[in-house]
Amino acid sequence: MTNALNVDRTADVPVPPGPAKADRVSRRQVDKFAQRRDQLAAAALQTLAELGYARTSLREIAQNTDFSHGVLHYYFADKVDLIIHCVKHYKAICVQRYDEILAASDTADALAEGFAAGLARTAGEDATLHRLWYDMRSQSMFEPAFRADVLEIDDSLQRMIWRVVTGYAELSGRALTVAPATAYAMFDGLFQHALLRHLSGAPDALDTLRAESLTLLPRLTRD
Amino acid sequence: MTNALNVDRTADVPVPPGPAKADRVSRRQVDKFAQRRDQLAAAALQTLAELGYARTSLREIAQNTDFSHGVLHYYFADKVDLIIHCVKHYKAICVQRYDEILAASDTADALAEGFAAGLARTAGEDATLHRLWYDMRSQSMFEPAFRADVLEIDDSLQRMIWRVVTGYAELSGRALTVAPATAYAMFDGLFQHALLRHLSGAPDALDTLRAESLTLLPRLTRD
DNA sequence: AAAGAATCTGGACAGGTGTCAAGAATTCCT
DNA sequence: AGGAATTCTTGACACCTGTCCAGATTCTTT
Repeated sequence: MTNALNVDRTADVPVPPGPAKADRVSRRQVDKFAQRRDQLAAAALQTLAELGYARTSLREIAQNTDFSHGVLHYYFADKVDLIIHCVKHYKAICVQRYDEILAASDTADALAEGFAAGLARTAGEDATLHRLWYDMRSQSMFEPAFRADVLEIDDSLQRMIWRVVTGYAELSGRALTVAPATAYAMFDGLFQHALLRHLSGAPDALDTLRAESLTLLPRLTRD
Repeated sequence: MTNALNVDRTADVPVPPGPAKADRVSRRQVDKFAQRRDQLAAAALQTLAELGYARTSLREIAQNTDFSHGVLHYYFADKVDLIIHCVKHYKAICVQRYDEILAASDTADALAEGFAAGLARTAGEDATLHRLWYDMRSQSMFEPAFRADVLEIDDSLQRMIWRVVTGYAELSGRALTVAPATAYAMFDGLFQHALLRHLSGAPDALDTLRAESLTLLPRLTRD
């Protein structure tokens, strides 16, 4: 574990063991390899969401799987490699769900209501996944190995928020008064606050999040 | 570690080994005991701020100390007990520094400028301490043992923000349009966003935080 | 100065960690 | 069907973890 962090992580896949033959064959093997990688990453994501980064071990991950713990080192170079793959997997899930939230609305009010409700819904339904995201983002403040991927996900979330905010501004005919990073930080603050309360058992946390988000959108614009 | 989390943690001090004699003597010994506890907690805080929760061990903490690792179990029941004491120690530091920020300003603009500058300053000077706070807050989403103390600190930060916001509203003669929790969540989002960027090497992160905070205050009020 | 209490040390313990490699089991291709 | 490439299992390794404790050390009190 000590020098594992110094491993060269430029290559995404740690060499699919031995194809290099006919094109079709190679391609199929690589696909299969990547497929199992994703499958294992999904199991790891579930374990991480349940236990958090500090308490998750490779053996624990393998137990949420039909395989034994050794197989993880067949598909991933080391623990950091696995977790990074995991977090990218999270991004795919997350952006997808947020894009569902972005279902076309034709009025500013409808967009605002839909977006606020969507935030509250995902905060409730995917609470464990989101707390993992905040855990990983905190880890990245200590562990440079996670930083690049965390910042990339953060950017994609920021762009998602920005699409909503600009959409709202256009539909309402108002002008934007904040930068994309600022808008994202504010919504993220509300979301994180609500998530902690929700996980702590506060029954009104999600409703409050919806109401707060609703009032934030107009605050970012002016006539 | 498995059942350490089930330990009864209602009593703050795990029995100062053996006073129970004359009042003055007992009092002095208890003070000494508490004093060393704080001293060890301070060393632990430094270690945690440097390494993060997941990577901090009791032996590592003891190495930032003149004592051996065994002494930690003389002053603290277990690791969770030590860390909770640590985080409370952080609260004391944090609120104190924030109260310095609250130095009296006689105009709304001066208050806003001073507060925004103070946020940016503490984000830079106490960056490692603040990242520990976000780490612990994330941990509390997984580990119920931390939750009560984290929520208490969160509340005290929220009250601090609310004092600033209400002060700004009064000085500017404007009316508040948000709840205390909402105002705190927004500033916290900006702060956390800036802290991550700052620790990632973004040179403008702190300036951006100052500017963002400056624009947020008026947004929370109306004429 | 002697006795007793408080404090501290250093090692041992049981268990968990990431990593690796030898070999069994399976799959794939000809 | 047989041989080769793959996927997977199992057990081992070196190390680290929190916890505990017997005994050395220091301080306090009488």
